[in-house]
Parts: sequence; structure tokens; C-alpha cells
Amino acid sequence: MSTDLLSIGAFARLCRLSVKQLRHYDELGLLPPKRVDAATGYRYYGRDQVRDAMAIALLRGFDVPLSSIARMLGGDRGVQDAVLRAEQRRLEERIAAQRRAWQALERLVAEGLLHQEVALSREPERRLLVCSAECAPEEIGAAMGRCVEQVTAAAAGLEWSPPLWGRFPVDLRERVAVAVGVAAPTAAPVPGTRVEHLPGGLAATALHTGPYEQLFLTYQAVFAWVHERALRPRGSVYEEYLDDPRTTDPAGLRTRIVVPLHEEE
Amino acid sequence: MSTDLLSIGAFARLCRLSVKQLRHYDELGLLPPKRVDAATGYRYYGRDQVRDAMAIALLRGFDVPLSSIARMLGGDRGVQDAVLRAEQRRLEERIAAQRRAWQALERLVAEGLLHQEVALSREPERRLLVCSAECAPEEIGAAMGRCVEQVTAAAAGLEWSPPLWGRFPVDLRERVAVAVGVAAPTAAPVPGTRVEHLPGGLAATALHTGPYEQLFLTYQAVFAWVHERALRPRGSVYEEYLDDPRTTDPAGLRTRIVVPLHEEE
DNA sequence: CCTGGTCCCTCCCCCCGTGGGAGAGTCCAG
DNA sequence: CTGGACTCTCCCACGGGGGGAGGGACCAGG
Repeated sequence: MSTDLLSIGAFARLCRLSVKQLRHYDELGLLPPKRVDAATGYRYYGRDQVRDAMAIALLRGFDVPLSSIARMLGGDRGVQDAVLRAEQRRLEERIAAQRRAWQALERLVAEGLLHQEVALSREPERRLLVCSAECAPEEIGAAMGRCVEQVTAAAAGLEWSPPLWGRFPVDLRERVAVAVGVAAPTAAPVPGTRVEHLPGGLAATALHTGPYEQLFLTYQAVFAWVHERALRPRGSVYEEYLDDPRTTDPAGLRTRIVVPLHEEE
Repeated sequence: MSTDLLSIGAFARLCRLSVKQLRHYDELGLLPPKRVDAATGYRYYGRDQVRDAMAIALLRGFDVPLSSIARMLGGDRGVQDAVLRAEQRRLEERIAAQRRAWQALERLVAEGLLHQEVALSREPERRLLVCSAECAPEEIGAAMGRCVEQVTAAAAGLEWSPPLWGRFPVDLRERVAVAVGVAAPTAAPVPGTRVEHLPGGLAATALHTGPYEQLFLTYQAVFAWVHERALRPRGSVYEEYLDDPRTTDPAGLRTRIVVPLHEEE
């Protein structure tokens, strides 16, 4: 039984792994040979190691990292399932990210790299009814939705101009805000909302047509345009939502991007 | 104009790249600074390099390799589109592979790692009407389909037993074949098909239930079982398709896997 | 003019998993 | 006993960076 040992080459052929891989897994302690000749360093594997080796080959085929494989080989069925589930979730996220990347590439093919039209404009002062929230970068959609609800509820009794506004800090990861313009000075806003005075002034603006998910592409173009001209962004960036996402096809959603600038020439 | 140069740090902040990245891109010749101070080695970038730098940042965000980005920056619009399209196709393939991996992981969670039941059996001799084809590994499905058509057409006038067979070389990448069993010795097979005698004998068999795409999982389990017992596969492996993929849900498709073995104990 | 803080330089090592190759030693069948 | 196939260790490479050491450069304030 224990005399029936395989050399690394024979074992590699059986398990469809390369000799290099087996040596690497030995180094990591992932699959140490059953016996190592002390004099020559030759590695000898047992038949009962075939199953583990083939499991490694299988999982590596799905790009499961060796560290996860190590946890699985060392654990019982419960651990294995947990690790597999975790790998599945990682895979889901990667797939989602790659689908977004695919869509973005599609748009880049359609309109070229950072070629959107950008204009210099002078924005008027605005009085806004604001609801803001702090959120992680991937929850922006949900946080925005909640703010929209609050702000439209608060504005229901007031006189307000239709386009909805969103404000974002330039470096992200701070506070996002949703606002509507209000005509008259308002005395008692609903709790959670407040009235803010948005100063006007010089700004770079661009019109993004397409899903909100791809807004960042137009932002990138606007910032390229701004920095090329040695203009300096000032404070937070904001967006004007010209269409209603509930009634407009995402591909046709128009959003006006506004990047406020310092006045100096 | 040319006096308005930015230090690497300032340029990095503008373009949302790290200083390390910019130095790396310089080394690769991807984005050499407009001026490098000969005495100090300090890198200075021009405003007109912001666009390229931001394009790099954007594309790296989609995991486009730097070599592809280099081709795009050096090329005109046509080249850019071609490279973008190529990246899209690479992305599609990766997504498809990852979805297959996800499905496979799902199956592994359901039934454990390489835990299928395997049995030792003695297969009878068989006389088969065979159609074979050479094909790349990813076209196996299509090649099999064509063979199935040919073989069923050829067998239409004959007396044949229902289960369809598929044969594959162990190391793949050779010839695949589709066959049906025929009862009587047949004289004149349709061109492109021939009658073969499949020797019987010892074999390891397992029943795979699920889509053909995941057959390799059960194969892996069978080979693990075989090699653990120091049995030696002999010649090509074959499969018996017990259900009709046109009328059965893929999740329920039963396939009997047969791995012929050398007789010795 | 000096000084200190912040910038920037190069160089090296690290990640992950694997392939390639050099140079030397080992195994086994003829 | 010999030759070819096998195996060993050690180093380098990939891609796309991050981290940090050690040392020079820049610039504003005193």
C-alpha cells in the first residue's frame, strides 16, 4: 500500500497538473507529498492524494485562489460549502463589474474616448430645498432614491421648479444630496431637509445622454476638458436630471452635469 | 504655454492616478512626461497630457491591459474602435467562462467535491454505427450535433437500439465520435459513417445528471476514483445519452459515463 | 540666507500563480 | 555501465501595481 508511491511526473500526468504546480503546492503546504526522500529531495505521492490534487485542478480551473482551496482541503463539508459560496459571490460581483465595463466600452466605441462636448457657462444663483445623506460609494443609487422621496415629499406643498438636482463631492465618499429649486424663501422645511443657497458663477457643463450608471464617463470628459484649460473646480459637482427615470428609457435619459469653477482666468 | 508644467504629484491628483502609476507608464513609454529635468530626474507633465492620462485611468478601470491602451493612444479613431471591440470580445468570453464557473460551483455546493458514486462494471461488446469528426475543444457541441444528424440519418433504415453514444479520446483534442448500436452486421453504411466493433471489458462507470456542460465534473470524479485504486484507463472514454436533450430539461439530463480499464488487478 | 516640511528621485521587495530555463544530481532499462 | 529520461534547486519573467528605504530638490517663512 504505502509502497505504491508515484513520482512527481507520473502523479502530475494522472491529475492533469504540471510538475511546477505540484512543487508550488508543496511549498505552500497545500499538498505535501506523502514522502520526500531525504537524500535526493525526490517527491513521492500516494494514490490517496489524487482526489485532493484533482480537486485543486478543478477549482483552479474556476480561478479559485489557492488560499481558498487550502481552506477547503483542510475543512469539513460545512467549511467547504461556505468557501464555495463565498467564491460564488466574488464571481457574481466580478461578472457584474465586467458587464458594466462592457456597456461602458460599448459607449466608448459609439462616441470615442472622452470626446463629449463641454461648454463654459455662467450658472445663476439658486435657492434649493436639500436632503443629504452619507453613503458608501456602491449605495449611491439607493441613498439618492431615499433623498428624492424625502425632498419631493417636503416640496409637495411648495412652489418648486421641476428639474431635480443631485450634488456630489468631487472626491466622492462624502455626502450626497438631492435638491429641488424653491421659488420663495421657505420657513419650515420638513425635518431631514433644509433650504440652502447655491451660489452661481462660472462652471463647465455637459449633457450626458444615457443611463446614470455611465455618468462617470461624461464626468471624466468634463474634467479632462477643465484641466486641459487650467481651470480649477470649486467645491461640489452637481447634476440636473432633465428626464424622469421612471418614464424614460435609460438609454435616452438626459442629465446636465455642472462643474463649478473658480472665477480667475 | 509650455511654461505651465505640472509636477508628477499635481498631475497625479488631476488625473486620479497614483504617482507610482505615472512613473510606470513613463517607463513603458506609454505616457512620457513632456519634460524631464536632466539634472534631478524630476518629471513635468503638460496640460495637454491630461486627456491621455484620464483615458488610461478610465480604461484601466475596465481592466484593459496597458498594451492595448498603448495601441489605442498611438492610433487613430479606427484603431481605437478596433481595440475597444477586441477588448469587448475578450470581456464577453471571460463573462461566459465565469458564468460556467458559477454554475459549476453551484453544483459542487449541491453535491460536494468529487463525491459522485462510481461503480466497476463489465461492459458487453458492442457493434456501433459511427460518425466521427475532428474539432477544436470549444466546438465539441456543434461537431457532436452534426455527427448525431449523420448517424441517425444513416441508421434510419436499420434496426438500432435507442441510446446514443459519444466517444472521446482521454486527452481530448483528437477525434470525437457519435454512434448508435446496430443489431445486425450492416453492409453498406452511408458515406461518412462506418461500422465499428467496440470491445467490452472492465470499466468504471458513473451516472451524471445535469447539463452536458458539466459532464467534466463527473469525469473528474470518475478519474479520481480510478486513479485512487491504481486502475489504468484504456483507450477512449465514452458516454451513453439516456435522455433526449430536445425534450428533457438540462438539469435532469442523465448521461452514463464509461471509462474502459485494463483488465489486470 | 537658512531651515523645515513636503515633494521627488531611484532601487528593491512584495503580491498571485505559473512558465521557462540553467546546472547538477538520480533513476532505471538495455 | 551507460545513456536518456527524470528530478532537484535556484533564478527570472509576466502584469500592474503597493510599500518603504535612503537620499536629493523645491519652496515658503523667518
